[in-house]
Amino acid sequence: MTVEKEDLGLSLSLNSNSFENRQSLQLNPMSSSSPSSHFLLQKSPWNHVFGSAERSCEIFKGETRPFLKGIDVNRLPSAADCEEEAGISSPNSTLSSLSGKRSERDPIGDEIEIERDSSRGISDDEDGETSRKKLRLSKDQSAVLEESFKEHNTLNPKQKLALAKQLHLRPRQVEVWFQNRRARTKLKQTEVDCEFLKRLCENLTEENRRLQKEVQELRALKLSPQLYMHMTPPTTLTLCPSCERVAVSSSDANHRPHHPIPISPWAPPPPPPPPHAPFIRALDPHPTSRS
DNA sequence: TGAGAATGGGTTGTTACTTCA
DNA sequence: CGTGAAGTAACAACCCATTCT
Repeated sequence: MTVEKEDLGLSLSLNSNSFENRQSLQLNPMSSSSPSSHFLLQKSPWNHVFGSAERSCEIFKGETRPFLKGIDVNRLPSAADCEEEAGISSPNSTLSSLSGKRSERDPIGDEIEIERDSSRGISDDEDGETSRKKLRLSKDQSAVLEESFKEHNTLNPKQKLALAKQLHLRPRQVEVWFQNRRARTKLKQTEVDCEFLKRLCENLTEENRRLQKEVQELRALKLSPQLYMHMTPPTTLTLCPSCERVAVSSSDANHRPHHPIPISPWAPPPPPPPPHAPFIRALDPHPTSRS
């Protein structure tokens, strides 16, 4: 199911690959100080994607979309919606372009102020009841929002308004949905990171145990000289002539594991791992995503 | 009881304005 | 008197914790 792209400049195809799946593929804790931050905090300058406000206004005027048929209209958009849109004249309406003193800004500031007021419950919810109304978004609404989020996890004011209009929601609802969605994404990412670190820790513990055992065996061998003398060198541990530490394999022509494994647990820490650090790579769930 | 919509407070970045050397 | 730097206020967007349905 695909919605016309021209409407919002968004890809709204509702295919089956879920966002979570795609997102988990981005886990790469070794390449970023905060694995999730680069994903979460990226801003999306896709203003160019949107057409003029007038155009979108026309689109929403009379068109009936099949996928919106079942939409639960929480609040019908005000009759002035199109006038609101017409007020957006700045072709470069970005997040930052809206900052600064309101009185000096282009007319959209007023619309946003209205929107903010209404969406903060100042006027909109006051249909006699004081309690806020939490209404479940319909499946279609959620699907469209989800698809938008897949494309870009932040919205500029134009996009917000357009989405709100399309879904018959208040702009504030769209904004809140995106905020909550980002929070959910971050939570999920944190869980994935946590799981990854847990596995990393377990593997390191296991590796440490194995090495300790190996050290003990070597010490035992050293204590029995006759046995020690007739022994072939260990196949896995060899002294590196250049750095005088134990390398994993001496037969390797490239001297590949140049990075020594310290025999003593109290030995100074090895230099930073090379890009080919085999242990880390083995843990990396998405080795191909590494740049 | 969990999911998710909504709210309020705090933070940050941008712009306009004012003051001062 | 003009000018640039620094300080400040206003504003919007965002994040986060929390409430509430």
